[in-house]
Amino acid sequence: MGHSQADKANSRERILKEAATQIRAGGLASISVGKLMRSVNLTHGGFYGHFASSSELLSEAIELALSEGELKGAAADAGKTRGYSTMVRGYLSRTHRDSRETGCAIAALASEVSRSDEGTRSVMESHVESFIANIARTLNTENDEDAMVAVSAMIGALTLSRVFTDTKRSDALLRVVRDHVLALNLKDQD
Amino acid sequence: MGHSQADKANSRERILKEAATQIRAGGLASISVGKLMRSVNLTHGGFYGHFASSSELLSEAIELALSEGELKGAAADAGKTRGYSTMVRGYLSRTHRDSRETGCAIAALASEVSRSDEGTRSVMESHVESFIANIARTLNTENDEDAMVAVSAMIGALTLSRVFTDTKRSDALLRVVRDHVLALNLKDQD
DNA sequence: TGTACATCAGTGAACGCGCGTTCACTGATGTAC
DNA sequence: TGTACATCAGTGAACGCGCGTTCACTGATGTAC
Repeated sequence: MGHSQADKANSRERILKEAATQIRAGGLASISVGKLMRSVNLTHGGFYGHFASSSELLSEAIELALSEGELKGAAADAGKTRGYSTMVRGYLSRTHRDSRETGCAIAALASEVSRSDEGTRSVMESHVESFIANIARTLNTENDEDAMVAVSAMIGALTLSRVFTDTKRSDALLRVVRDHVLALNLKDQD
Repeated sequence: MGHSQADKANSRERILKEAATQIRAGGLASISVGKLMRSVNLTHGGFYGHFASSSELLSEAIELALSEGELKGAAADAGKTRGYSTMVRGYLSRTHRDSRETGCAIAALASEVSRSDEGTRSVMESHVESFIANIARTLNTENDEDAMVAVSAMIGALTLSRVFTDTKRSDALLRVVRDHVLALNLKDQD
């Protein structure tokens, strides 16, 4: 809430990070300029010093939400690629299911983005391709077909697991799909 | 637009069907009472003669959207169950991808419903279970594990295929996942 | 069968509300001298 | 180093708009006689 240039950059970043969190938790339609600014302890008028419009923010927030997920999913530290099993187990975990606000933005936003303009879809598309490529790399296969299957099944299972009200059944879905997806690896290399 | 009792029942049905179509095409947030009534050639005031509130309509429309999809996916005629291959090929087809407004409501609405109240989630949950059970039946397996995998992969792949702007890549995703899901059947019976 | 009347499906003006956006402002920042 | 001033981050009142919802109404329906 200060008035220096550094404060401004900091404010912009806080707004953007909060927006990314909120859309992961509540979807694109859950964002409102007033609520968003209040949640970072600013007033709505100041918003337009940082972004030209609500939809410009939304674009940037979608990109940030997707990038954050990618960082988490891909190379962890020192450029070392995480193993297939670790990624799949993390993705199809109860923890991931229960923490939308920090979870995979592809799963959270895919259906809404699929109805958006081509620009927005294209942004998500490239992140989906990265996800597939990352999985393909850990699978050490020549083509990315198994990775496409793994990614589809993981996103579908995570989304469905969040619909279930029966926790045991939700857990079971995650477990069953996890085991199937893990088994894709054994086909090619053990 | 008539004034008889039959006209009223007919109006209610038209409103509901149109709402189901609109939420499949544009999501839950795309419904507005005014637009909806206009699209069935009525005025907004008449809406409350049919539904107590917008959210009551939404509940009913979600249920209808899910039921219509189920009818299409399950027993086709004379109680005869459609084959596994037919169902999977239909689900993961370019036609299905390109016709949201008549397509699977689970894929269209899962992420939005996963953020809704328990009642709404429970409604979708039972349709997801039916979908899994139907697939399990056509698979002729003892447990429904392969069906859970098949359903997760199909929903994930359909959703992702609708995000892609690159049509060839989108087609490829559908094809690759379709072949994998079809192969689940060969494991148990050929 | 014909008339008189109650019912009620549908109309459209009006409401309060939250939304995105604008703008005159205030007061801290940071620079010119 | 100290002062005077321009800049500009953030404030909050105000705007028009579409939303869900209400309500007095109109006129076709369908029933009672």
